[in-house]
Amino acid sequence: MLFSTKAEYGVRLMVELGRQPDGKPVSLAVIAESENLPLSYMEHLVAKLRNADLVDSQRGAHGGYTLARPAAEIDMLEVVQALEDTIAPMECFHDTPEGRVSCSHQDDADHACATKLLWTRVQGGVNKALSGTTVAELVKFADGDVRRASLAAHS
Amino acid sequence: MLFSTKAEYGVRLMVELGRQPDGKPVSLAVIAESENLPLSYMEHLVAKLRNADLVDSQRGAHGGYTLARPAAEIDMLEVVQALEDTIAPMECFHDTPEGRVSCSHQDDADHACATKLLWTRVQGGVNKALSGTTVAELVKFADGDVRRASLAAHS
DNA sequence: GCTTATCCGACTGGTCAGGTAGGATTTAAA
DNA sequence: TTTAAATCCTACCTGACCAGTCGGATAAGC
Repeated sequence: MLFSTKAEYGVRLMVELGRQPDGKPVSLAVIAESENLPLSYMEHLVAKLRNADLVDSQRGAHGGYTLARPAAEIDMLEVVQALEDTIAPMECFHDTPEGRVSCSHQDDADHACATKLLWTRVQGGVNKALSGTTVAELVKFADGDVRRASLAAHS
Repeated sequence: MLFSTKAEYGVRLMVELGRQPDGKPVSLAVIAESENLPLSYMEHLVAKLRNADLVDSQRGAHGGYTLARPAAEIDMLEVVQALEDTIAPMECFHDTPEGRVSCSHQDDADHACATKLLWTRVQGGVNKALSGTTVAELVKFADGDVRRASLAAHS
């Protein structure tokens, strides 16, 4: 399994928030019921999203959560990264300050870390897919507008 | 972490076998030492590769393992799939007999499984990266021929 | 002050990754 | 024919982490 249900639940949460037309906050309880997910568990996940500045929270009665930015400006790379703590394809991969990935494996005397090329490509593919998908797009998809069209046209 | 070290170790194993010019079998002990990996653990991994018909084995003294096919005809999708039991991005994804992926999540009355589009794209990216890389290519990379060029040209 | 909600930390049960151990079996070579 | 080198096989262990629960503290609206 590439990702855990943390990503699954969290993405669904973001989409639910994105479906809210006005800026009114939505309570976790409402989302948990409509998506049929455990409320107590969602609290942990939404905390991660809040720490990553992806959602805003309003406490107290009639409180809840809202997207911190317009749905079209939040891509799934941010979301998934906030939920799963790391999405590097392999342990020896770490993000550098400049945003590039690299393999910390030493060059074994006579030849290089053979898997570096492979994991670089995989990570590239994943990042492209994640960063190329926004909350807004998933909302439209969920509402049925683009449904079959988008699926068929997935490159 | 997208993949576990099973994939990492297994891929390195395949590359080591691919580096062998003639058809002579290589013992696990040799590979384990040259890659500095635990022998007993590798035995489990190579068993999976053998079950998937990716390597052949020869028992007894001077035995060992060989690639079951030419290195250029083994792609990483097969290898990783054999090692990790499933590489679906999410639990609700399963391979159909026709090779397509689908999400077993029910359409929740008013709207579809919102994450389906996302995971489909992610899986597409991963599959493309894996199936587009062969053992032969990694061998060449490891030996330093294409090194910096291939990394820079990763699409 | 009651209700509604977010927040926070601790705890749990299960699964799996990562690795070890011991032995059985096969084969080539001495 | 013994011996050594190798694959093969099964069982076991340990720690981490996922998924989820629980109890309570805090904050805001009515």
